[in-house]
Amino acid sequence: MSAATVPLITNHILQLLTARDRHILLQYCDVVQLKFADILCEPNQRYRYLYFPLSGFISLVSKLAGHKPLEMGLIGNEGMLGVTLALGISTAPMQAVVQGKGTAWRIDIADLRQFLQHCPQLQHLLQQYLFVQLSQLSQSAACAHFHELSPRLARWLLMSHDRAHSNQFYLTHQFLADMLGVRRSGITVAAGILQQQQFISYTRGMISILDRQALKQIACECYQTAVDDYRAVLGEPQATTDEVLKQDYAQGTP
Amino acid sequence: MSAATVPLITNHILQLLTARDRHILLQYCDVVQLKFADILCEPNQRYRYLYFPLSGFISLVSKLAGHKPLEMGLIGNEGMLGVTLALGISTAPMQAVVQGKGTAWRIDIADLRQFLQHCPQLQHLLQQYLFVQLSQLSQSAACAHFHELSPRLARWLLMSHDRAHSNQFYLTHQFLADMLGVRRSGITVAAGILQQQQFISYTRGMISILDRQALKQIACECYQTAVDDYRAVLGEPQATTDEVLKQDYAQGTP
DNA sequence: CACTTTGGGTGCTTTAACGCACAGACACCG
DNA sequence: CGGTGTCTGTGCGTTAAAGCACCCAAAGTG
Repeated sequence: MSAATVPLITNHILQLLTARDRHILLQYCDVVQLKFADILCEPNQRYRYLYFPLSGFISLVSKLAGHKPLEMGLIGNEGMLGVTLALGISTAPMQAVVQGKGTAWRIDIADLRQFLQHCPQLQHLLQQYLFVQLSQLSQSAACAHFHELSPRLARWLLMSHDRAHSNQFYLTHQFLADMLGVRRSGITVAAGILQQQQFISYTRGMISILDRQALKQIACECYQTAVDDYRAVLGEPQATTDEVLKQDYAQGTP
Repeated sequence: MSAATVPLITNHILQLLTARDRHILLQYCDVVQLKFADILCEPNQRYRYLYFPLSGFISLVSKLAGHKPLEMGLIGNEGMLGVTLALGISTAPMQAVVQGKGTAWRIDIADLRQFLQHCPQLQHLLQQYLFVQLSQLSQSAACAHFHELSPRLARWLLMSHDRAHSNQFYLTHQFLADMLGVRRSGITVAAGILQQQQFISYTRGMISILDRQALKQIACECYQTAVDDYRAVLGEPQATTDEVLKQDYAQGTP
């Protein structure tokens, strides 16, 4: 991604606030670096901060004793971590792991709680976004149960691609395997096929998306459904991957 | 179940209100019969009523084009249908199907919306219960993905048992198969084993629970986790199955 | 009373994914 | 520079569940 496009990446939820509210809110926020594989909260534990990702993105993960993890949702700059605060609850229902390094606005729950008192609009946005997550959770559950590995993998690369705002991102097979709840070697095979077909390429964790359209063909319909679900409630995110890439191309840095 | 125990069955959420609030709220409610296989709402559709089950219970179901349904949660007298209203949203994220016939309090969303204005306590309860559902959704997702059929079946019979408040309830193999997202004949085999072991018995849809403890042994830990999750937030439901049965036994009608 | 529907039982073959195991390759570090 | 850990590729045999197909029996219907 070219440097020129970086400033385009904002957080869509915050972007939906009035400039004034956003300005006030950001005074309580810190910019933090999200480091790959950082764990931001644990299931059934209280959390201290909410995160509004900018360039980084976060996985919501459900864990069952004696099993691999299973990804239930991805949070990028279109969303936020900590929606349960919309319910007045600051306990995490799932683990949250940084899956794409980058930056995020971070805010203390106490500060946000206070801000929410005076900003019904944000309250409303949180509720809307929680609803989206709820829908996607049930979608993901059925997807994990019924759909086969390759479509799920493709779906998942697309979702990551959207949130990475870049054609390259770091994701090892092992990590992918954990997200999809399958064996590592299963990913190697499935991803190998995608690579052979020149839809993606990777070396030691760096994945490049070569042919987004082809991935869409392979991915299960859950990808599109998730996109549509989000849009129906919260509208079009500022900079979708397609847009950023268009700009990249326009600037000669594809 | 003996007639004498029927009046014991109340709705736990309503029971947590003050007597006064409950009294006011119930004036807006109708008692309705939940009929087996009735569909109470469809995904992404607006719904008109909320339901507080008494003796009946309701399945939350996620559907994926070209696949069987997949059960994501069960709602009995410990809960309610329509939690998204806690988010100010009256659109259903999933399909809701009556799985155990019986009665429920039903209220128009407009009435409840108004009532919520004056009853922060109910607002809070809805939020708490939504949180519970959120947790259980991710739990169920992982369970469906990783756990094998028999433990899932056992878990699921237990959950139904709890909500049926009776040792017998109607559930065909086909219905169970749809809930668990597997083939009908898979259920026949798994249930056949449970029957051979005298843990359950059934004929043409009527399932009898014979040995609850044994089922608990077989069920995956998700059963207990779900019970605990609920209790941690909303406390002990009034009449658990164990209690009702104790009373049945005491009255000589096991 | 025949006739149809529904619920349940059984037996195949097929398959996606599993568990396990090992080998090559690149990358970083002292 | 060689050592060690990480990432990926590959090849087994195993298995839970799928799809399909057909059976019988009980219950409901005209």
